Amino acid sequence: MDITFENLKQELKKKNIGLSYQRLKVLEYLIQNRCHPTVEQIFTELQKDIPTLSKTTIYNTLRILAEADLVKVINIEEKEARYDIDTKDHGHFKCESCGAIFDFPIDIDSLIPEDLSKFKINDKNVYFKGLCPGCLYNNN
Amino acid sequence: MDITFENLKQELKKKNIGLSYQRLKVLEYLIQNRCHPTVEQIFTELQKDIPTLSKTTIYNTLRILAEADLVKVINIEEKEARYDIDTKDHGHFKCESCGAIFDFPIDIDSLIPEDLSKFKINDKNVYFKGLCPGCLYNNN
DNA sequence: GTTCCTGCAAAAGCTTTGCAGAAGA
DNA sequence: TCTTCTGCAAAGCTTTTGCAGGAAC
Repeated sequence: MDITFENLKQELKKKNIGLSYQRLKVLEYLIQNRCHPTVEQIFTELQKDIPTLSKTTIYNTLRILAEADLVKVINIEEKEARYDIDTKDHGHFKCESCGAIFDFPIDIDSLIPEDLSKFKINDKNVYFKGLCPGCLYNNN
Repeated sequence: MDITFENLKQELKKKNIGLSYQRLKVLEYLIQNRCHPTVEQIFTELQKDIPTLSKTTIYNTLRILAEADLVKVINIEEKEARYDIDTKDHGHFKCESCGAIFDFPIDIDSLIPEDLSKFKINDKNVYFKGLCPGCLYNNN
């Protein structure tokens, strides 16, 4: 299913998650900003629209969305979590110079070894780090 | 090269890292406990031998070892980091029931897509989560 | 004697929790 | 009205930093 505002709203309704103004704004932000934002980034941006907004609400909302599998938590950094509205399998590459995070396609399932045949896999993450083409070119 | 105490000591010397008693103890612990321990676990255990030991020293040592590529930091959990003396490519599976972390072989390089041909990859991580056979069997 | 290392205390930073008030059905 | 949601303040935790004393060579 496509990642559209309407589809995700349907998903929330189906899972009995209230569609508060704040929650819909977080969802909207994640759909429009596919840059794997941090809580800080989401908060700072949405606060412009909702002056009374609290960071706790962002945390609450993201936890609920993650529990409902509508959002994926990306722990590619040590300090703070990032969030991705795209929950389909794909890899993440973090540039250690500019800090940007890139998506890349990867067929994870084809890699799963025989060793894991008796394990129940619920979550798959592939994180790479290094230098992106732009930073390599600029010798950063 | 095999992961032996002597080999790693040679590596430290080669990289001009002092071989203090505390650092060697941390190294020794990591070699003998391939369970991807946390700072807390390492600290608690080594404190029995070194009553004056400080957690800061553990953090310092692990940072130095990681910077020297003698240890790999595993960020499979949100809260606290884990450390692995095995720096060769392999995947990690965390059981969400019992908390154990399992190693599994994986040929990461064969998966790298064309999209990343212009990226310089310094670090590769594959983290899975789910239920291990033991927990599945016991219906935990 | 000079350099490096340790370890205490405090600070920093992200995230969670408790709780009272507001919003919504 | 009753439930759910928000948001402030405080707490919790891991990790980092500053700094003084100690060890090593």
